[in-house]
Amino acid sequence: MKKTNRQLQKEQTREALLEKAFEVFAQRGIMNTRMSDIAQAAGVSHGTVFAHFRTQEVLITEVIETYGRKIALRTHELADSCEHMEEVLAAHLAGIMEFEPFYTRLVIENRLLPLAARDVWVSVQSAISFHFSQVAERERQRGRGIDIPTHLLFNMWVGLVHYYLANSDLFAPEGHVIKRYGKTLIDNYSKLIQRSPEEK
Amino acid sequence: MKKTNRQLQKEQTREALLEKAFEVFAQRGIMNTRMSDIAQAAGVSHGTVFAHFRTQEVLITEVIETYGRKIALRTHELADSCEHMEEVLAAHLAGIMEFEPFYTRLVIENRLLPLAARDVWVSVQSAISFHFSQVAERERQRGRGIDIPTHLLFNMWVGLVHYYLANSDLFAPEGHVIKRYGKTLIDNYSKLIQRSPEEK
Amino acid sequence: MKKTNRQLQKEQTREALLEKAFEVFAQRGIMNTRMSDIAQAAGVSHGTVFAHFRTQEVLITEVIETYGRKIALRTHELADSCEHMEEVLAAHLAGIMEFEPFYTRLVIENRLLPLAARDVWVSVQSAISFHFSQVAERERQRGRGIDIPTHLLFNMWVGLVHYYLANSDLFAPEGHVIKRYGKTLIDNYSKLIQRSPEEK
Amino acid sequence: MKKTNRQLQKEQTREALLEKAFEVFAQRGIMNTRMSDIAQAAGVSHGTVFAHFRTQEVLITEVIETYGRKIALRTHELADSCEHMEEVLAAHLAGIMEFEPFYTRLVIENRLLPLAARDVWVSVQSAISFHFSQVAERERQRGRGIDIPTHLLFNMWVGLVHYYLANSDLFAPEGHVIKRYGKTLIDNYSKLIQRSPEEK
DNA sequence: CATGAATGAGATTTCATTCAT
DNA sequence: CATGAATGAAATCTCATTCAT
Repeated sequence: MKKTNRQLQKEQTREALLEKAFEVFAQRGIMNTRMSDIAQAAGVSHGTVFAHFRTQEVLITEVIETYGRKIALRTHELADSCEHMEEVLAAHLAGIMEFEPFYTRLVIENRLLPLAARDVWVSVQSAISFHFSQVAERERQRGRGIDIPTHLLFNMWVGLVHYYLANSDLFAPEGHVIKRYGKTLIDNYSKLIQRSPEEK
Repeated sequence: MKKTNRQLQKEQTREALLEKAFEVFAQRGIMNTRMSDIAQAAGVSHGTVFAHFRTQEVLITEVIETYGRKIALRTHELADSCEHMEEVLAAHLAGIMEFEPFYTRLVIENRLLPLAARDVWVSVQSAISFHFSQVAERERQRGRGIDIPTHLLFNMWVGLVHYYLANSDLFAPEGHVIKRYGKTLIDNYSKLIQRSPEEK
Repeated sequence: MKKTNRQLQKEQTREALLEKAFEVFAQRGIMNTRMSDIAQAAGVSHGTVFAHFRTQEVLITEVIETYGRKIALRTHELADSCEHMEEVLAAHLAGIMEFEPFYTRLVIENRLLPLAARDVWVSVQSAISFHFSQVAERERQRGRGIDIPTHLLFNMWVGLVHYYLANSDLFAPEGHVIKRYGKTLIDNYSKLIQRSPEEK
Repeated sequence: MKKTNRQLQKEQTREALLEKAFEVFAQRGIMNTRMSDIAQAAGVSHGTVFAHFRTQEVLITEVIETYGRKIALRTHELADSCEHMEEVLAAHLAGIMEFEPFYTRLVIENRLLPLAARDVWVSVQSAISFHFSQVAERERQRGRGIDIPTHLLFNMWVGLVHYYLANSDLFAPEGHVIKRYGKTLIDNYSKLIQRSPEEK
């Protein structure tokens, strides 16, 4: 019982660190955040961070893993019951929106992250693409689809969304890109891909 | 006269620095390149770099300005006589391909660059969008276009291209994304936007 | 009664710590061993080490004291009945051999140890020298000795042995210096000191 | 010419750093000296040390290399013309004495040094053993030697000397072990090995 | 002007020691 | 007492920038 208490406390500190790191990363950027920033944000000493995460790389990777999983999970939840493409897209954006500042950082720093972290990030993308592909396939069978490979359709969509996020400072200096452009993006992208096939 | 000679000399050193910085940036990344790397690549002393560019930020900005302008110019040249959208897209990619490693770095590090550098980068994008818009408008008038705002069409295209470049390590580890995927991207994107409008 | 139990328990933990520290010191070196290594080896918590030994220095000193005493004692046992110098030398090496890895560490780190630890180490040497001197004196009286001060003879012997131990990595990378060189050292050293005195 | 000046200045700083490091090492010990101690002793900034020696290990190795070479060289000089073993031993000790505090640190920390440094140190020992072996062989041929392998005789001698140095704090707290014991060591060691061979 | 040696403000990481539970 | 989470004082190393020559 006592043991459980201590473990709980440690677990709490760990969670607090992950959470604060998540917040600080979202705010200041991932690679620009010093270990001491996180310690400070979590109200613990410098050394404590290292007691929980052996190196900076480990911390970064775990934060991305943790919240990447959350994002993927949430997207699953939201997208699971979707019938039509519009719904999937909306679910995707809704999932992102809940973590927008952090997700945006991932988009921005993507290639500069430690390799392990990048791997995690890639797996998050895969999770998202799953639902997209499924619905795309279904629509295709219904004859509503178009003759463009699904993965390319997905890349177009993600490319579009990431483009807006990557340039969030231009598109939405106040920071809410999805809120401001989400509907537009969905509408236009849908319109583009869902027109009935060309007719002679 | 002597003065002129000296100025000439200085100008030459400056050009050499810009060029070598461009090369090293393309290779090692922009923010990961040390001032001394550039000095070494240019065969001048470490201090000389600072004689020409007061700070690292200034150097980075000027390199991006210089080569951004070149990229924009080249795109103009290539896209100027284009009649159809496919041609514009091809011109765009051709322009990028000539500077692919450096351009890719800009895509990747975009938001981490000094602000001034980012401004420059934005202006490069504008230059490119100009031709796109012009042809899009023309096609629209000819009845071949679709009822999606041109800037969105552009963002989709650029988003798609940048998505491939930003993930070049996954898509084309050998480093030639455009060569490998250029045609695919153009074909599919064109197919998507150029189908005759829906008919009742 | 309960108290006694507890004291017993405590005493046991203390012994376990000393023993495990001894083992870890022999393996990883004394000054290179972290307090937490010892805790781990002993299967107790990090803090427990400090409950038994106020500081690292105290722990090191007590380990050396404890095992130094053991080494000295064992040497006494082995050397006690020795008649001839060869026997004493053999006893000495036999004593060392039983603790070779740890003893070697003492030789190597000798001067870098906390002062108290060093004092202990010196006293171990004295214990060993006692038997050496006794036999040397006896042989001298029998006319078999030579006219070199006993303490110098001892220092030569110890110097020789320690030289091999201190360079164990060169002499016996597998780690058994005494096993490999013990006989050679004894034979040659004996030959040197035990030749009958010069004769005209 | 100007270039020569700058180079000279750099060389001077480098030499100063090596020299001060040598002094500080002799005083405080090698592994216990912080890079900043050396910077301070040399009157330069912390970063300067790293400008000249990429890592601590490199610095340590170079100091040992430099002064190791000096010690070996000096020993060569002193031992070169020696006819008899006593002279060689005296030369050896004289060579050591000129660098006693530093040499003592090498003896003490030997096994704790970075591997590269240890290699250097081993090569210094080899250099010294060369003269010893040469004279020993000569004496052997003259019939003055004894039937103990030369390398063992050398190890006995070096073991003896190092034993005194390693325990300098006990033997000569004022720090001049060789001055105090040199003659004694030579005399007794010589007496031991140079007695005419046993006679029946 | 060019040079490149020197500077010093950080950043990460380690580990003995403390102390609340 | 035992526990082990938290602490924080060091120590190494990097690199943009300065400045005497």
